[in-house]
Amino acid sequence: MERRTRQRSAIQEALSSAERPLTPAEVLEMAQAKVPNLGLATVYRALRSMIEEGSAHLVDIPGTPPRYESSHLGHHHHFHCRTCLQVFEVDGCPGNLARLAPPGFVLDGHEVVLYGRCTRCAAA
Amino acid sequence: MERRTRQRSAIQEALSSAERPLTPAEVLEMAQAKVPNLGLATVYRALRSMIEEGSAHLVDIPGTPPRYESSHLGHHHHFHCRTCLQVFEVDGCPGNLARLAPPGFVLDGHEVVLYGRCTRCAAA
DNA sequence: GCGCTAATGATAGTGTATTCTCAATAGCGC
DNA sequence: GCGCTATTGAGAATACACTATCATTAGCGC
Repeated sequence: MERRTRQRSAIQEALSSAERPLTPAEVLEMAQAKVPNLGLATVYRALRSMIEEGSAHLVDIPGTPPRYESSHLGHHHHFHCRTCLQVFEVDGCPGNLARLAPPGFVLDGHEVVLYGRCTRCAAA
Repeated sequence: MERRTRQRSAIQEALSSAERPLTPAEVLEMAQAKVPNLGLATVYRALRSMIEEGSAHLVDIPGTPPRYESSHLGHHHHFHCRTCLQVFEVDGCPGNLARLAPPGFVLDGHEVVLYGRCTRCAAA
């Protein structure tokens, strides 16, 4: 059966305490505050099982490294800053996307990515 | 200066005659109808210069291989069939996305990807 | 047609993300 | 505490997309 380990707890906590999607390297760095010699492979293993059980999911924006985020946040989208290259959460959803699907196509999900500059970079 | 070659013409024609984004391997296969021993490196070289000059662009949907499409189609989005894994064009655009961006963020572009099943797979 | 040189084809190489390997470690039921 | 075995850590290995290399081919201006 599956065991509860310090490593896995540290990884889950890192993800769920972050307010944005994290790269595996960022997860590793944050979780190492709790478990100093945590390995990257363990991060990947934990992320994989979290995705399988639905408690995390992948956020992959072209041109950026893959990031992972906790599923405890509801349905939302992302904003990619072209200047600092970070990814931010965006609450809300355009809605009514079914009308865009071609006739006969069955829609069961969607992703929206906004591009531009975040507050900090827009001000600079 | 840049020369007009049979290879490049075949690649450009393959892309612009397709009604959906193509992977480099698909471009290779289609263009080989015209230039039998075309190489993959040439496809990548042609795609790169087409992107630089703005006549093609990348369509990268997470979980699928990168695809390329001709820019002669206007602004539009994509539909990814979860069954046959192909990518289709979607005319139209949700619009009014600026209201989703957090305050202070400057929006200058967006991508929308719809997921579901295409007509053929929905019927099967 | 000639010559210059950009473009090509085949394949090796690169970069990045992720998984595998395997000996050592450590949950958890008893 | 004991033992079983899932999990871990470190680095090697893999997968994939793409680029570099280099000898050969072939546009294009004259």
